[in-house]
Amino acid sequence: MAKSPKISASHEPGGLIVHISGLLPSLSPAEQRVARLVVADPADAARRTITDLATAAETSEATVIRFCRSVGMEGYPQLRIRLAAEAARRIEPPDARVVGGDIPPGADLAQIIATIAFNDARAVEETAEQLDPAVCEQVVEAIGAAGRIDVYGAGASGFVASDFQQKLHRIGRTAFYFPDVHTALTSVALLGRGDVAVGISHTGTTSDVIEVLEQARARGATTVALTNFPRSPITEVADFVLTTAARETTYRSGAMASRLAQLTVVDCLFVGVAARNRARAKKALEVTAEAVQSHRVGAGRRRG
Amino acid sequence: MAKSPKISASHEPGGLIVHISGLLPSLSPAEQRVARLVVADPADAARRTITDLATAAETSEATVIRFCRSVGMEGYPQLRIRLAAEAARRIEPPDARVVGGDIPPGADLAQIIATIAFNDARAVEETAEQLDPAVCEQVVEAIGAAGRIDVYGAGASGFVASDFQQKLHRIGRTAFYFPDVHTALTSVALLGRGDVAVGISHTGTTSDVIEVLEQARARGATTVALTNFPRSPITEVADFVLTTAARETTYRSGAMASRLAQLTVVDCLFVGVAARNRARAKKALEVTAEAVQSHRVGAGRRRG
DNA sequence: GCGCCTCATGAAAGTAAGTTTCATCCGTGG
DNA sequence: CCACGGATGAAACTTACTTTCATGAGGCGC
Repeated sequence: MAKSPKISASHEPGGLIVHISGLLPSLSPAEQRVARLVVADPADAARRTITDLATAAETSEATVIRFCRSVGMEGYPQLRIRLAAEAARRIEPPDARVVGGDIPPGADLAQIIATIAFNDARAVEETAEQLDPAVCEQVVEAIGAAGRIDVYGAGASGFVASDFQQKLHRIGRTAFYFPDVHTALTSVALLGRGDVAVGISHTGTTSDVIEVLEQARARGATTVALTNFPRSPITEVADFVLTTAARETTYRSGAMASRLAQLTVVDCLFVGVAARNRARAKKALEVTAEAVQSHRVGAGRRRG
Repeated sequence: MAKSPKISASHEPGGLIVHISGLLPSLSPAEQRVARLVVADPADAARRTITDLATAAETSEATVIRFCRSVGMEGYPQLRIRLAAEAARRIEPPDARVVGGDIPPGADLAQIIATIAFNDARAVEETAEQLDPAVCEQVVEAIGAAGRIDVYGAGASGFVASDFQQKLHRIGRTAFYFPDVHTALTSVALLGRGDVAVGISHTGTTSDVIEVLEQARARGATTVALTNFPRSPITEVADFVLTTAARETTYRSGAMASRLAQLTVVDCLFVGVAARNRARAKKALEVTAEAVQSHRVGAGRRRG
């Protein structure tokens, strides 16, 4: 190892492939054959065994090892792994996903999946970015201290409301969800100072939800609105406004991304409240988890 | 259980890591130790020799090999290479966000939000990556052609089931959701060939849901399972298995990320079915949207 | 409670992959 | 024509990987 000065031996953080093609001319003929194979298709090379690669390059294993050393690798396994990693990094998300756009008419399932997932994930991320932690903090504080929490939402937002209610309940907070305006109004009429009413509406224009929050506020309860549009009517009857950042598209009027964004906000509030009283929340979660245990079958283990 | 195993054999084009964590509960204890090491740091695992990894997992080489086979790899070298590739493709979480981990006790709201959003978005992306379009296609086909669709889920999955039902209903498919086992069983008893039953269960072990699918299948209906664990009991009573890829953590036992992942799958199926009959679906959506219009206040011209 | 069976497991044998050594070959310059 | 040095592959060798098998634990029927 003391003799040939070929190796830079140092780190070549850029591309191993680039590195190899760079010193290709300085390699011996047999090593060059190996190098060319490797550069031509790194992923394929990574899949081959040393004997295999040697044969393909019409040379011996020994030469392949020499090649490894020449390019600064310790041995063949190391090269293989580096090649696999390189090759993987190379692949770029090729298909132009319709960002925030509609699903093209001729789309196949794979495209649909990619598009939806992209938009969904995006909505979640962007929602988190624009969420104001200070406002969240206050909402968490209010909920954590509330005597009672009423959650309300209609349509798709109803599921989210219901989910939120269930979550709060599981950590021992007294929370209610009402699927229709009338019962909601009845309940809200009994709220007072120190209680919290949460209204969820993607558009922020659902009159039922607004009405409920309005009533709650009139009774002195703290009102929280969760909507995608910071200047929508619902914000006018809310003490605290939390916004989502979903860009719904026409076809997606089923409110797909917005729902996920709403759920993310709900999750944050939930964890916030739970974190506020860790011990108690944990206990409550354990107890409730235990309660459904008898409805589970078998341990997970299955053979394949 | 008369039918053949319908596991998507070796379909893990998305994350191998994700695939492994999905299979985790179906592995033997010793294999699980190996799996955890691998999932925790794939790049590191790729660097280790089999003996090394076995030692680290406090087990024998034989078990590591068994683990390789369990997750669908031919042998250890293959696993190593795949892991290296995975690790390379993976983008590092910006700051020290606890990936898939618990929320640290002292966390402030901003941290909580970042962590949750990161994990939620991740679950959505990874779910999409590992979804098998071919299976989705078949499910979409079945639902699109079904005389009737029954959707069932308990607990948190119940919301998702309900959401799915509502979506299908909005595009003119005859779909039902039942919040309790008894009514569900009653309904399912009336299903027949050409109908579809969808069961949603994160763990795949919820006995109620399994029972419902079992009945549906006995009646000749096509059964679809949506779960996070590809070898859980529910998969044995399903003709088609769709999996999510959420890594729930202790504190997140409220099934937060898994819910979003499930919704993403639901969205995909929904759009798939809608795309199958674009005109009709669009019409149906318009009509239903119009129906709630009178419950909206103010101008709807705001857009994010 | 008892024996049977199945399954998980690691020790050890066996095989394949990777690495080193060394003799040969070939071209070059004396 | 010989001495030399680098390139190269055959074969010996080492290490890594894989298979086989005996053991023991845990579950299940009797």
